[in-house]
Parts: sequence; structure tokens; C-alpha cells
Amino acid sequence: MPPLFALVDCNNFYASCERVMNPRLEGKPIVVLSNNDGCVVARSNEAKALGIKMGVPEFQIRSIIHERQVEVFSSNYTLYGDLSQRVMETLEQFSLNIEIYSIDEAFLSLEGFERRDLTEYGKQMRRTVKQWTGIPVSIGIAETKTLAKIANRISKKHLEHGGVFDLNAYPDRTDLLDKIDVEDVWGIGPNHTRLLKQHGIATTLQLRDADDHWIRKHMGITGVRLVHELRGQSCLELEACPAPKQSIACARSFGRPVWTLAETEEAVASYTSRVAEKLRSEGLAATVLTVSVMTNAFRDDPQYRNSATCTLPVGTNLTADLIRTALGGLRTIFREGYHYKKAGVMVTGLVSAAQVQSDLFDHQDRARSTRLMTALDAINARWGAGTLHYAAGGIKKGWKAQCRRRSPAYTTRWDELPMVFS
DNA sequence: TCTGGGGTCCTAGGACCC
DNA sequence: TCTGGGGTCCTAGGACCC
Repeated sequence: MPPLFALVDCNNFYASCERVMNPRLEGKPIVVLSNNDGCVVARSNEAKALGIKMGVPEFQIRSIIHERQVEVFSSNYTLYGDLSQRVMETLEQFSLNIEIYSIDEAFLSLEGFERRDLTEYGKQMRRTVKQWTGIPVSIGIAETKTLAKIANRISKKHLEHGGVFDLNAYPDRTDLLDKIDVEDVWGIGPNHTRLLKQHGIATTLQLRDADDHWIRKHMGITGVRLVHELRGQSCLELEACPAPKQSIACARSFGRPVWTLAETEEAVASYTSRVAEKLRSEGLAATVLTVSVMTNAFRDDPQYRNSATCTLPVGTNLTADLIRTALGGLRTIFREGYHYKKAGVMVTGLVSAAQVQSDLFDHQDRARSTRLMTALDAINARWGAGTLHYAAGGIKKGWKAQCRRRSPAYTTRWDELPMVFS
């Protein structure tokens, strides 16, 4: 049986999450900001209508925010993650084969459902998700993932379809694809858009009918797959079980410029702790660690960026091991005299924590250290992230990003539960 | 003054080996 | 002037996604 996909995408996800928890926001323009309250990462329809673009820095739209009384939020990933999980669990009612593609999107296999009225089935999904979670979603249905993305886009753009668009109902898509700009295709970014337009390929229809050899030469194997998908030939399978992670990272901008080694060390130690926590929660250990620092590219100051990659003698997820390694790496790249804006820590060469090879020269009592980490993680899970942390991460944390407009962790912390007064 | 973060996959080119 | 060839592995960087 040929494949059949539904792409379910939450509308303006972060903005919708804020609204679910705070109905006063119904009908109002909402924007959600990135870390450090830097850029716009989500907008309600009302905010889009005011011309606020995705990714713009907050300081550039301050006057609109003020004049149009836009509701502004720092991002609250604890809340979004929790609501995302509820949406995904709801979708699992509708297909046994589901790929959670991102925090706000999932592909469902509809193979075996061909004889149903798929549009009606989609509408039922939408109603259920809305009723159980409060989150509005849009659904696109087609025989390849790339076409399902396009169908989803149509469902969002043309409200008369009621939030569900089934491309199967249109065996001849010529007119539909002709109206979609090539840059709106999944997998076509700014660089390929420029390249394609230079060669007279401006619409999705033109891309679909482009020459395979030319595509192979200029866009690689990924480009060929993409074009075949547009033709209705499925090349990207549903990936129901997520592949094991290959890297884990934590990189943050500072709340203000940092120029001392001591403060940079605090930040790096703190980011490393976060990476170590993620490693443990995934049951992984790392064999390679990369630490990086950079200055602010938007400023006229002298620029510097560098990174150091360190190999760990034994795969580890112990915070102390990783901090020691990261700080060692940092000292080899840190240069005095620059205003640093950002630092990052990434681990790769990930192995299962259960089968870490022990080193002949490794005299640490790993079992004991692992028990310490388990206790630390449990305390932080119970009392909130950061309750217990390594002194290397610093106490004052003057470099830390500011998130002044964070909404409460309504659904994951008892002390931040929403209150209802009657 | 203020400009995000966390990932994946692919490719080209160098190192190395026989 | 001419200076092997083919394979593998690794890494850095590009492009893209949400």
C-alpha cells in the first residue's frame, strides 16, 4: 500500500500555550521572545497582522508593542514542553504510527485509512486536540511528507478549509503548486532560494518539474529527494522511534558583555552542568566535549571566536568530570581584551551510560559518583532546577540572561499553579 | 543599550593506508 | 615536462529545520 501522511502542526504554538493558560489573552496580539528576551520566536495571528516578523529583535518593535498593547512573554519551555506532550498523547489516539517531529509538529501515518473520509477524520482530530488540550492545530494530508507540509500550509492560509487540507482530493495540483513560492517548500532555505530563482525556478511547480541532473549537481542528493517528494514519490519515511541523539549542547548569550576569565568560567561550568543533566536523563555518556566562546558580531568591537575540542579518557556523564574538561578547554582559547557575548558547550561521541568502558588508569569510584549525580538530579527535580548546583557555576551569575516576562510554570510546579477565584 | 538555541544531514577535502 | 590509484575514515563547514 502506498504511504499516506498527515502533518499536524500546532498554530502559533508558544503563543497558543500562553493563551491556554490565560484566557484574558483571547483576541489579543501576543509575542513570545527568545532567550535573553532577544528576538520574536512566536506570534499570535493578531501580532502577525500588526506586521511583526518572525525573528526580529524585540528592541526594534518596542513602539508597536507599546502603541498596540502587544502582550509580551519570555519563553517558558517548561510549559510548552508539557503542553506539547499532551498534544502528542492526544494524537496517538488517531494513529499507531506517529513521528514527533518537533515540539509543535507530528507526522501521522494514515496507511489503512484510505477508505475513510480523511478530511472528516482530520477535523475530528482537530476538535479532540482542541478540547483536550486547548491548542488549535492545522492538518495537511498527502502521499509524501513534503507534500503533507504543503497541504498543511494551505490549510493554515485558506481558512475556508476548516484547518484540514487533503491534497489527495486534488490529483492535478498544477494550479495549487504554481501559487506556492519555492522558498516556502520544506527544505528550501535562503541559499537554495537564491540559487533557484537565479535559474528561473520560482514556484513549487517549476521546482517539481526541474531537471534531475541539474538538481543533483546544485543541491545534492537531498535536493533530488525533495523534488521526487514533490512529484508524489515518497523518499522520506515516517520515523516512529527517534534515532539516538548524536550531540547534546547548551549555548547561551550573556545578559551583558563579559570580559573576565572568572565569569566566563562560571558560565561555562553552568552550561556544562546542564549538558551533564541532559546526558544523564538520556542515559548517555560523552567521549568528546567542545567548548566555544564568541564576541558580539552585531557590535563594532574587536571580534574573536574560537572553540576547543577535548577527548575524555572515559565516556562520562559526571558533572565534575565534564566541568573539569570544559574549563581546561576554555583556558586554551580564552583571550584577554575582548567583550564576550556568548559561550557554548557541546558533547558528542555519545555512548550508552550503561556500557561505558572503564579505563585502566581510572581510579575514581564511579559507582559512588553516579549515586551522587542521581541524588543531585532527584533534588533538582523535586525542588526545582538549580536548587543544588556546583560552586563552579557561580553564585551571583551576573552574566546570566534576563527573562523578565516569563509566565508561571502553570502545569509543572505546584507553587505556580493557576488560581481560580469565583 | 538591546539581535536565540538546539539539533540533523550532507559534502568536500585531508590524512592515511596498501 | 613527466611524478599512481583507490579506498576508508575523520573533520570542518554549509545548509537547513523548528
